[in-house]
Amino acid sequence: MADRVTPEPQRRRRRPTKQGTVLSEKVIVDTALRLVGLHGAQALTVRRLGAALGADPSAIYRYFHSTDDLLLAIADELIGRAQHGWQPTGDWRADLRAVGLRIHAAYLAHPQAAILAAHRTTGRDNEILAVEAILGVLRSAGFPDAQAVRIYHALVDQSLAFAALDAAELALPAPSQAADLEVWQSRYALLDPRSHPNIAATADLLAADMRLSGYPFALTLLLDAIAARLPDPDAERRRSSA
Amino acid sequence: MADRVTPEPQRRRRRPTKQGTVLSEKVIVDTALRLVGLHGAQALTVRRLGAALGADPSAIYRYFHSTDDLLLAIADELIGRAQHGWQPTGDWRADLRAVGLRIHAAYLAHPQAAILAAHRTTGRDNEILAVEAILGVLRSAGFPDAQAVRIYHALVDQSLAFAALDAAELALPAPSQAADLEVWQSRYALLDPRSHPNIAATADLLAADMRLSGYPFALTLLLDAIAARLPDPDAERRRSSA
DNA sequence: CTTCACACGTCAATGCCGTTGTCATAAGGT
DNA sequence: ACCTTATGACAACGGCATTGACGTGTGAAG
Repeated sequence: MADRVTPEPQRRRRRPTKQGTVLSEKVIVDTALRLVGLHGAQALTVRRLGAALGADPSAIYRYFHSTDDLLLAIADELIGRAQHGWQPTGDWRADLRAVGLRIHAAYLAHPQAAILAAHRTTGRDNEILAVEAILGVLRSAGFPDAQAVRIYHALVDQSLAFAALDAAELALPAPSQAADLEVWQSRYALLDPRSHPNIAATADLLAADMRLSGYPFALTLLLDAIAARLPDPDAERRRSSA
Repeated sequence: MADRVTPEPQRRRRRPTKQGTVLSEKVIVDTALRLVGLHGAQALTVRRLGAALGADPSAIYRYFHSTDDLLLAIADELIGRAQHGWQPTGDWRADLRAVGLRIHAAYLAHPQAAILAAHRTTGRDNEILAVEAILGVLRSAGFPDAQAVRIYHALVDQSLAFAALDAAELALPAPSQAADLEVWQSRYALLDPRSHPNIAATADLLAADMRLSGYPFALTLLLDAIAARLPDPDAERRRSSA
């Protein structure tokens, strides 16, 4: 937990493992992501990862100080994938929406990994790239620096937070997911409309909405509110007329 | 993971443990919360909890099917505390803000527990009470049911998600927290302003804002956006003029 | 007041887990 | 061809959740 820096020895002599694979940070992170995608977050253990790599578990510690360190590398990889191929268009609203949805989607593409990674601050390259890009969008939209920073936080935090929330749902094992919904529905069905009038009135809607992510809607709300705060009306007018 | 229902045997004969304590669901949940608050989320293990209770670890399984089941009980307890003593005032905007801040605060009062609990859906009493109350506020504010449900989700999800995010930060052990900030600051200081102009320009603000929660601000943005969608303009006019 | 069923605390064992120290070996510069 | 040393393998440690068998004291029934 204390070390956040991957050891960087000479990293020269790649001895293949007994079973032939050649290790590297990249191979390990990729395998970890694959493992997590296939068998769930709880399958990401040093021992299982070693087995999946065809290497002794302890070999991993030549590349990462701890499992926490490995986790940060995974988180950074996800952030990197979210940005891959993205370019700001100059329309700040569309750009921010794209960024938010990309972060959300990249994490949800690996729900199991997202749960582990969304809360973390990696301090690594991909994360810095993302910060730079988003701040760039906000500042060139005309937001003063102080506000740009606040909005940056609101946007990124919300995206990551929703990603984690949705991922936690997606990541539940299928039987348990079904059980979850069933528990809710049976609970709702049994409620006395007199003691719980509001739930009773909206029970159908609640059940239907339960499985959907509130994120795109919440993101829209956030962007609406941000637009209302754009300090320089010219920028907004310029955007919509050009 | 599959069982979400606490076993409810006769629960009649309370034999005191060897060290004199008398077990119950409540005692266990309270002790778990205390334990987590004192020594961090990673200290919540069946063995340690047993020790803190002065009982054999396996005794806990008489009250909860699994640690996951215990976790849901903890989550529901937190939701309950968030609501404790709250009454809607009739001003929907103030009410929703209060609910959001209360959820946030209740979870942050036990950051270590919040990390464990925020993602979960308990299906237990306190959670149902909260759903009923929030829907009540929205529906009597005049939102049509479909919209009330969507807004309910956006609000609660955002509150829980931010709570988890902030809790994850708060929950880091103090030395590691300092290291975290330091890594960021040194990283930022070393960045070339030519390759990262936006970060360079806002470095101070970023560093200062880094430790603050974006939640109150994000909540304000959300409420602004919700207000803009109120279908009945009279309700809004009444609120701001009264 | 005695009896007795059984709720529930305890014990012991199983099979995971992360992590570490030591050793063996092959890669690659010389 | 040699040595250095990066790096993989091995073995061991302590901690983890969970389970099944066991016994003990409680509280109700007679």
